[in-house]
Amino acid sequence: MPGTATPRNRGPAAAAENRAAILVAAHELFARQGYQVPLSAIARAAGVGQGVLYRHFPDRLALAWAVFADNFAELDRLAATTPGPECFGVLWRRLVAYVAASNAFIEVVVETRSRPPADVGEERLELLIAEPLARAQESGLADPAWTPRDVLLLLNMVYGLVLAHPEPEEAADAVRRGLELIDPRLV
Amino acid sequence: MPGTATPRNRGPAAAAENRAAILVAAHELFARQGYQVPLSAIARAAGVGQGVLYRHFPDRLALAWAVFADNFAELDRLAATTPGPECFGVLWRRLVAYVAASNAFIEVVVETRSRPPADVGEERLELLIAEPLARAQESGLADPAWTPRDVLLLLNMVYGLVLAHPEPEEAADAVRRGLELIDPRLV
Amino acid sequence: MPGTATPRNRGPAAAAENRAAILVAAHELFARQGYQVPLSAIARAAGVGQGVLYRHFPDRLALAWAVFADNFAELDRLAATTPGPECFGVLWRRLVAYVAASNAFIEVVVETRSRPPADVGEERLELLIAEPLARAQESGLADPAWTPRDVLLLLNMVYGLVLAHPEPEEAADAVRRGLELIDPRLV
Amino acid sequence: MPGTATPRNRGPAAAAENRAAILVAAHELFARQGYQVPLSAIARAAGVGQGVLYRHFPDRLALAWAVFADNFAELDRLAATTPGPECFGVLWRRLVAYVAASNAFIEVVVETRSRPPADVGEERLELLIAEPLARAQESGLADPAWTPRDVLLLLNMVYGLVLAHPEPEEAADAVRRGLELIDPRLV
DNA sequence: AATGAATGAGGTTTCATTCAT
DNA sequence: TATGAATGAAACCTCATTCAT
Repeated sequence: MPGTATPRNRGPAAAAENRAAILVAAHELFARQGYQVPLSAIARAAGVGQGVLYRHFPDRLALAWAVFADNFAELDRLAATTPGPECFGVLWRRLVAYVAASNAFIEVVVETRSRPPADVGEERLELLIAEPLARAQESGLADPAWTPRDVLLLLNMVYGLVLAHPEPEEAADAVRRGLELIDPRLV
Repeated sequence: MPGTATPRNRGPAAAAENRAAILVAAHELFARQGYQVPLSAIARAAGVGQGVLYRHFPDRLALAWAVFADNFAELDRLAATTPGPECFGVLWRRLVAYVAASNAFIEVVVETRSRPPADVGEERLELLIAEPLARAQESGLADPAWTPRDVLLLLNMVYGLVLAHPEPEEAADAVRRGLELIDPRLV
Repeated sequence: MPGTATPRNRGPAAAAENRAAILVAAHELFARQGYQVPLSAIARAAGVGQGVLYRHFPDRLALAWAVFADNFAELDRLAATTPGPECFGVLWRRLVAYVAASNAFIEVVVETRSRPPADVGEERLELLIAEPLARAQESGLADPAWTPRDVLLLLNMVYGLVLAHPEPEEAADAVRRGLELIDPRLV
Repeated sequence: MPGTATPRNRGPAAAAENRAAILVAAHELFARQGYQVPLSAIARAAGVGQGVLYRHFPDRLALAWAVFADNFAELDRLAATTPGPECFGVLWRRLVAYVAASNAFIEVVVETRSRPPADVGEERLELLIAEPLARAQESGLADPAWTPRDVLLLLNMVYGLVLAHPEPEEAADAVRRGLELIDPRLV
């Protein structure tokens, strides 16, 4: 494999790069192998030593939360750049896509029995969704009875649909039909 | 060897008894400690040696499925003994209760990537529910658009609600409100 | 090495044998390599798997204490079978010999910050020595001012002499001269 | 690279300062956490990078010896400034105080299996003590039979008393009573 | 047929040491 | 020259599984 032969110790300058590589590898392996994937496998996939992984993320949970936080960053951007009543639908479908992308996303939730740090918790998601939801409700693009909290519950239900269908295509079908049963505007 | 006090070999007659004890212990420990509880803990709780557990259930999955199958047996009895249009509601609420009872129930589903044997799979649940659902629909106790398959999807959604709420009371609230969002008749 | 090829799994019957082998290996390796010797090395030297070591001794401390307890058993026998005023001297010299045999004996004491279980603690040693000491004092074989507790302090001082002299011969000389400085009857 | 805020390279002038800071930190941490404290913790406490620690002290042992040497420097000053027959007692009590201050002092001795460099070894202590001892013996403040080497043995015995008593107050009592058993003039 | 001790692979975690910046 | 991130060997410990009794 030409060009991939990374030198042994790339020095402190590689720190940010390493952190990012670990997040990518974790995202990938959590999705493919499940939350219980060996941390050493993540380190290997990221091309770093095990110690580096531990320096950046003291335990499995910290790593999982960091992966979450990464996703939140994108949602923030999306909310900021999408004006009008469509914003809610855009965010919702992005959220569903995250969940549908891998049922490991959900496994993390399952295994994460303790409370996540506030900046990746549900509170943040509620805040993010509140204003777009109101706009959508004004325009008839969302049920006026829904609260932001209800939207989280709807997302929780998507969790269930996805985790019960390990095969991605089946999961997509299940999510589509399931959301249809609740409200066609969610599909 | 004097004083060794071999702990009573109770002979072949104990086999069925042991199997039952293991299932009870597994049910209990899966619920309390999660799917990844050490098999040795289950054997200990059941009061049998680890070898016996292996004799009855070749691996963790087989044990998990057997626990499921146990639940199905009760649903069968319930379906057989509850006539009329109320039957669907009784079965549905029993199913929800199983799920709500412990999110370990769901963990088992989560961790169970491979297909379960037919006798504990969704097909069986679909068959079980089909006739009671039809009766309920005739009486207006269920949405006429729902297929038996849809009911499974609804149950999947309950999975999501439960697993996202580790505290039992929160989970109960979430399930109630979530089902309300879909159809008040499901609550 | 002919004749040493132990079979893979010798079964439960080997338990007592294994426990003894572990104690011997621990005694040996604590003495040669120090208290911090890897537990895996002890397991290897004992010819058992690491799990067996953990089954018998949940942690390093438990193992160290068990090694101590082994020594106490011999002292008990010695005290029981040696009548007369000589008994104190016999016990004392046995104790000194233990300590002189390896300064790892002392390292264990050093590292053992928490209280040992009563059956290997100093209380037991005090009880063991009290009566023989009294007999020796009556016969002029021990300083009448010494209490059993003082004898422990004297033993502590031997610790210091031994640990400060890693080479066994030097240690023996140091102990001899050191005890001479205190009381010739101790040599 | 904006915002990187390199933490001030203070240049060669800081070398001596760093060395001193490391010695202070090592003294402190050896005493509080034991000889096996991570070197990185010492570097952190000294406010230097790990590389600097390595520049000054190639390994743990070198650092330990340097800490010893520091103590010797104080003894030298004490010997030089205390004339008369009291000098021996002053030095002796200072030595005992060093030892009693922390049983980590002894742990270092225990772990230090190899020979220390001559300038911190026992030879130096012997030289230091010889002349004051002679003066004390002339004035009846020390047993005339003691050689300088014997005094080292007496100090070794104090090691033993201290290490066998992790609690500082107990250790002080043990040392007092132990020295009383040898010679009241040592207390 | 039941028991539970033994096995050992493989995960987690820590740190001494190196080295790019 | 100082920094501290990266490295990776090696320790710890836990079970799933086997198998002598």
